[in-house]
Amino acid sequence: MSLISIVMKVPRTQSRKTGRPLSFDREAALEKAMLAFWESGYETTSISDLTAAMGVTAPSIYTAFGDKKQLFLEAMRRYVGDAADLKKAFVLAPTAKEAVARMMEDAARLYTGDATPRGCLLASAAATGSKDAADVRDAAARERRVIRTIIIERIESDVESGLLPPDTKTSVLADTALAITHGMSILARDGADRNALIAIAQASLSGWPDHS
Amino acid sequence: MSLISIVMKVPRTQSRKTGRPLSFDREAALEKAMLAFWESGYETTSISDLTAAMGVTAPSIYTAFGDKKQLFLEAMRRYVGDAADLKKAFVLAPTAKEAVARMMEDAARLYTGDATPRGCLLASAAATGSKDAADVRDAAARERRVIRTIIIERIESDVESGLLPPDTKTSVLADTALAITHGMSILARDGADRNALIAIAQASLSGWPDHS
DNA sequence: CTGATTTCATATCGCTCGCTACGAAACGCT
DNA sequence: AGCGTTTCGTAGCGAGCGATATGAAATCAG
Repeated sequence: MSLISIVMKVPRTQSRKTGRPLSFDREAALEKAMLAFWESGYETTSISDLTAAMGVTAPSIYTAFGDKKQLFLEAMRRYVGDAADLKKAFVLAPTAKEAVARMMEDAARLYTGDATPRGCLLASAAATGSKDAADVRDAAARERRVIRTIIIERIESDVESGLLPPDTKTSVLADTALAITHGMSILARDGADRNALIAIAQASLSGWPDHS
Repeated sequence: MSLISIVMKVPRTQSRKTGRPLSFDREAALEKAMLAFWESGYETTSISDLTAAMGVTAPSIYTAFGDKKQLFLEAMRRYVGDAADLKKAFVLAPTAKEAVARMMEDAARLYTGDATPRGCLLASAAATGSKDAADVRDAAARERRVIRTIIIERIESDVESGLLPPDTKTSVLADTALAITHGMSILARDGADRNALIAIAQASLSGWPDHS
């Protein structure tokens, strides 16, 4: 047993050799937790809410995931997925504009899915909160920043390759795309339908220098 | 004494004739409460946080404002101001586009003020939460909808007067402006500076049909 | 089998939450 | 002054919070 697992309480990620096995599907329970946080936010989703949603008792949550904060962070990571995948999609797209368009349309669909809460977990679940949860908000902000960096880098790439004019304001373009995407989350929560969000996404792209 | 004030507990808005007077400035305390909610959100700002911020004991808050929910609603109304004022600004502006530009730039300044929390109270303080607070979220959504209606009506007015082409997608234009404005709130919380937000606002307007 | 290990379900823990009972104090009115 | 009314500060209510102590049960190693 490693030192860190003696000093700190670290939830077990990979199955160990001995001991009674988990009686529930850890991945399925995490999925349910993610949906609960997505619906109601980090601080405003109680352990009681989570036990009900996950179908797992409180002590089982704590043995499997550590504490509420670690559970949320893991749920958030599950929500955003692998950053490398997003990076890859942006690199493989023919142009930065098309990559952003695709991202926004995916967001529009995600925010209005029938089987999931409306809006964006990353934008709403830790948008605000008490001082005790400042580190969780920072973690969410960090994830948003990763996305921003991926967008900016693809735009810069297009500028360097001549697909976009040299005087392109890369950060303005990226931040506008981010603002639209985050704004769509609130509009989705307010009842905007999928087509309305897609129309917004397309309209917001008309300000891009076009090279088609 | 009216019937409603016997049945329900209604906070006194105007000073009554008899009894011990309030020992604190109600407006100043409301302002402090607004800032606290703006900073930390509705459910995630505790009564204890509010007493500290307002400099008023809990019983005094309850006698002056009713309960936490009514205090928040009053703080939110103070934040958004009179809808008639916004309506007036939109009507008096030379064009819908200029009205929206002005609104966005005001938002950019408001979201990055030194004396106030970052971002937008209306967009973040009740963006998510538990089921118990659903009515508060609905109230915030209602305020956002009022703003949306004002924007749409001014755009429609410009279409009717010929300032905008007859095939203008009024709701798309309005929703895009709203998405940008709400998105700026999150970007402001993530540290975007005022000039960045203004640049986003201006960039988002390039998609408008121009009539200058 | 025995022993070591880990999760199980039950029953809480200490704490903070939103909120209020209570009696004293501060006003206007007569 | 005396009365009615309202707010004051103190103290604490019941409820729910996040998290855990406890011992039984379930696995594996030998």
